[in-house]
Amino acid sequence: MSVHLLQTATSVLLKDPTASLGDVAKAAGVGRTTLHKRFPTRADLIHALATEALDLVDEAISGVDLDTDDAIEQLVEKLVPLGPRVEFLLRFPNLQDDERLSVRLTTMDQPVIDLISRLQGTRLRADLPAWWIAQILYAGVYSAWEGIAAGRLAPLDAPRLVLTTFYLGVRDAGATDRQ
Amino acid sequence: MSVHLLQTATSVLLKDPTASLGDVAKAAGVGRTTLHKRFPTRADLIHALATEALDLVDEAISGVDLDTDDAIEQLVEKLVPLGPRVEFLLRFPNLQDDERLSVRLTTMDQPVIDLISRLQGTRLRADLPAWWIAQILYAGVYSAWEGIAAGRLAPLDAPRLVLTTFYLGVRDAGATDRQ
DNA sequence: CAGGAGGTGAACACTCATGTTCACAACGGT
DNA sequence: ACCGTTGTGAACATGAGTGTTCACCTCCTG
Repeated sequence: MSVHLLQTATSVLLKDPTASLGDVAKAAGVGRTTLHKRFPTRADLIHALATEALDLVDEAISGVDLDTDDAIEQLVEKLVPLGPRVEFLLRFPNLQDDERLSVRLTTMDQPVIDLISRLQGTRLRADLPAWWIAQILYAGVYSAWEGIAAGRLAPLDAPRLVLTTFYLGVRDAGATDRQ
Repeated sequence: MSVHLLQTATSVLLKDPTASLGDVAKAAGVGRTTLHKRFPTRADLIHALATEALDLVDEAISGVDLDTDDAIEQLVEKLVPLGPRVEFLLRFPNLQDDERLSVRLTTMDQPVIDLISRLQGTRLRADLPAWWIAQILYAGVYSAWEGIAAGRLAPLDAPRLVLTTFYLGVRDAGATDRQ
């Protein structure tokens, strides 16, 4: 139930960062007093949401063997379902105000950057900055989650769509005109 | 100066959607009274920001000849500099509460979707949904703007980076292992 | 110089989210 | 049956953002 509370709070605050704690409590089907008992202040709640999201993403990344051939494939599989949590970390304002959160945020994707750097020259283009490739990867994952949330994309189709776009782009390889 | 006010307000409210009108006024180097005189309520200000952003994006899209070969290239060139305004439209919550804004938001990128649909089968892969290709395009533009804002990407490099990733993906075409 | 337009800070009343306390109900274990 | 735990609504004080008014200033124009 506590998990469900954090999940609901994440969704509510993402949809409207100015939502009152009363709104959050109501959405979670819980009394405002109870919410205050578990998270004394609004900052505490947001900190808890960020920490939980960081834990989940860390867990997803560390659950992937970064030395196998399909590391990126595994990563995408694991990240897509985290949808709102990733969104919270990427979009919620002023998360970097907290020292410890800031550190975790900046170091979180270092393993991913390293992985990409390692793959550049073999499976990945070496003429692009590693951080850019990581950004594009995250953007794809996030876009896929948006599509799922909007009902336009089947969850099981998401990883394939993200990966094929990520690796091959959108150009028709059989097209006669090249540029 | 009015333009600068709207631009500053956009940046401030994006960085912190809960920022007070006093903060906005101070950031814009203007008195809070003046701000209230021009935009009687907070909702009026946000509505004005959204409308201006919509105008700019509309202008960018309609300024591109969608029948030429390099329509997408032109589009990217024009959209990247709009950075924060696009971000505002994509990320600011509850914009769809306003009827007229909502309509403009949903119909804004229809020409782009149509363009993509037209190009599918010739220059663009036909095995991907048009809306997905549009999302990936926007994500690339937005990522580029983030890179520029973070100082990691030179503005003049942005369009090339977006387009090559968009069309070709990130796979090393010369790699020996295929999948 | 006179007067209007636009901008400003100060002050005010008002609303609302917030944080706190308290009394009460439901529940499980002893 | 007793008691600690957990959750709840009600009520309250507080603080901050908001919207408004007003007197004052500067600048530009007739």
